[in-house]
Amino acid sequence: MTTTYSISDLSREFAITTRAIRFYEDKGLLSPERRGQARIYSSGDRTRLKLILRGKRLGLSLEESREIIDMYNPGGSNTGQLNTLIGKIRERKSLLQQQLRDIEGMMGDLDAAEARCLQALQSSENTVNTL
Amino acid sequence: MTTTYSISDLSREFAITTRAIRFYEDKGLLSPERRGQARIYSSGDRTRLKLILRGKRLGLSLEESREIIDMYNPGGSNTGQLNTLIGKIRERKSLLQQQLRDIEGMMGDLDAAEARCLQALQSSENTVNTL
DNA sequence: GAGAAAGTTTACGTTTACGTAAAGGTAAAG
DNA sequence: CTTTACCTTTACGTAAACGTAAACTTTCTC
Repeated sequence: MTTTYSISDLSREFAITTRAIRFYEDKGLLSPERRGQARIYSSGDRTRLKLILRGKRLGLSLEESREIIDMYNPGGSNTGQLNTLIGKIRERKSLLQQQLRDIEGMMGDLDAAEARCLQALQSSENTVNTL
Repeated sequence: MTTTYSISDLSREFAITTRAIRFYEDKGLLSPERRGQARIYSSGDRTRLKLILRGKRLGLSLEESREIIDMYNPGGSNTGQLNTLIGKIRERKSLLQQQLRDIEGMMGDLDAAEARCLQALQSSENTVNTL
C-alpha cells in the first residue's frame, strides 16, 4: 500500500490554503488522482508541491516552477529536445548563481548593519554608565 | 562636483523602464532631487536602485526591499528601536540562509537533470553509431 | 522658431497568485 | 435523520508591479 494525502493533509503540512493547492492544479502544476470528486495526492504529488514551494521561496512564478519541475523528467527524448533542455537547465543554473551572489551581498550588508546596531547599543550603554 | 544621473541614464544602465523608476519613487523607495520638474539622481539614489533590483532578483516585494534598505542606516537610535531592528536583521538573515539551502537543493536537482540529459545524448549517439 | 528628444503627470489596463464568498455534495458520528 | 467535518465547483474581488496611452512642458538642435 502506498501512502496518500488529502488536500487538507497537505495544506496543514505546508501551512498553505486548500485554495492555493487547487490553484496550482488549475495551472497544471499538480494532477492528483480522484476518488469520485475528492482529490487523492500521492507522495509524488507531495514532492511536486514541495518543489513548487521551494520555487516560491526563490521568487519564481508558478509558470517558471512548472517549467523547472518538468526539466527533472525529460519527456521528449530526441536529440534536439535534449539539447534545448540542457540549454534551459544551464540558464537556470546561471540564474541561481546570480542569486547566490546576491545573497552573499545582502548577507554582507545585513552583517554590517547588525554590527553598527550592536556598536550603537554599546555606545549608549557606556553613555548611561558615565552619567 | 558630484556625478548625477537622469532618469533615462538609470533606465538604460539597469535595463528597466522609466515608468518602473517613477513607480519606485511613488512607493517611497527613491526620492531624487528636482531641477524644476525633472528628476536628478545622485549616486546614492543609484545605489538604492541597485539594492532594489537585487531585492527583486531574490524575490522580494518592493515593500520588503524598502524595509531592508532602511535597515542599512538606522534612523531612530534609541535602545528599543535598535533591538527590534537587530531582530529584523536576524530574521532576514535566516530567510537568506533558507534561500541558500533552496538554491543548493535546486542546483543539485538541475545538475542531476543535466547529467541524465547528457547520458541520454550519449546513449542515442551510440545507437546511431551501431547502425 | 520649428521640430525632435527627453522629461512630466494622470489615469486606466494587465498579469499573477491567490482570497473570499456562494451553494452545495459526501460520509461518519451521535 | 441531522449535525459536523471535509470536500467540491463557480465566480467575483484584490494587491502588487508595472505597461500603455494621452496630453503637455522643457530643452536642444538645426
